[in-house]
Amino acid sequence: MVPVKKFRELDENLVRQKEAAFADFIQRKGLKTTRQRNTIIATFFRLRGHISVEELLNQVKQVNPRIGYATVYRTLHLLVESALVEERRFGDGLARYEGHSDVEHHDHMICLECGEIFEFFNPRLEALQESLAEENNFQIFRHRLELYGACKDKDACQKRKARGNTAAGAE
Amino acid sequence: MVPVKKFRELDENLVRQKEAAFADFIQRKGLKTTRQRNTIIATFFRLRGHISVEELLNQVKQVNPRIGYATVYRTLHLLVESALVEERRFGDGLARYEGHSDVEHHDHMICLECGEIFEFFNPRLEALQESLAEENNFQIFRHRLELYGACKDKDACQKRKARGNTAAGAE
DNA sequence: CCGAAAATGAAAACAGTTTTCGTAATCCAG
DNA sequence: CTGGATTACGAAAACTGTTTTCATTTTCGG
Ligand SMILES: [Mn+2]
Ligand SMILES: [Mn+2]
Ligand SMILES: [Zn+2]
Ligand SMILES: [Zn+2]
Repeated sequence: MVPVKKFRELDENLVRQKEAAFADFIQRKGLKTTRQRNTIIATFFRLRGHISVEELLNQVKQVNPRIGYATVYRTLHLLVESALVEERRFGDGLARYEGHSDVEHHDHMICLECGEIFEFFNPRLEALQESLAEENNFQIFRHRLELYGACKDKDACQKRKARGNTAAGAE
Repeated sequence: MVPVKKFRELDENLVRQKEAAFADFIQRKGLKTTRQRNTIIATFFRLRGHISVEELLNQVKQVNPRIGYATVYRTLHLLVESALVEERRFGDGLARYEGHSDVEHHDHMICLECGEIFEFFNPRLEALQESLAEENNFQIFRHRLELYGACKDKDACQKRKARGNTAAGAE
């Protein structure tokens, strides 16, 4: 029987890999290595999920309170440019960032009741999109698919949904 | 042979239908009928495509130059609330609005080169989404699917794409 | 070390949108 | 028809998330 990898360990390896990749990117671009940037990316890569700028800054400030919004924004732009991180917008007005997990590309289901975000990937769906694009003589570079709704298994989400939703006035 | 319906005529009927529906909505909500709102919705429903607030205001001003942003924004909110209009965000920072055309629901392909927007609808795609949601025990209220890429048939879009796209620096 | 180049952080600027507030229009009860 | 409470208007101010500016500090190859 293959031993189960310890989760934390695996994660740390991945994180270090990403930190190295970013260092590489910085060097290739002729930019400079700074303490602030290191703090920011180290913090970011150790967070899970879809992180807003404010969330990240709060975490970062616990390491170095002098770091401000500007540097966080600037570093996130670099991370996106380096293709280590993707920007997401789920319609609440905030940009969110995720270092793409094990799955390279994935789409999202967003629970409007509890805010939870499920990730999924389906090859048939991807293929179908391609074939539809083909029909329209269109070449896809990237796409975004988001399903908004409610967790079926969580009581809270079902109850809240049952109340507030008549027909018209739903966000 | 069935006579071909004159396009303009058909459209006008639809527009009047929508104007009436909005009037209804206003009344049901106990709001007041105003000249400005009438101008705005009359203008909006006669425009095609995915209209930004600024575009709409410009058109509106040609009828009544005293109308300002505030009223346009407010009226668009009412239109959305009435479910006669949908808000779209294609990632350029602007809200866009469309009075849904003949097709109730549809998704979008957006050419990053020329900005053109193609609409499409595919039942298999919709069904597949449903079944994926089902698997995750998720109930879809609405979804958004956007394919970003380039027109294949337009020379301009292909050329521009060929130049600017190495790997990293693409929006 | 030097010094050019790049980065930082606080604050100002920005863009799109929303809110405020004084005035004007609507519309129903009388 | 009004009167008058209610709703809407428009200009300007406020707001939110993000970007830019600018004076100062840090980095790093020579
Ligand atoms: Mn994700
Ligand atoms: Mn559309
Ligand atoms: Zn939920
Ligand atoms: Zn195009």
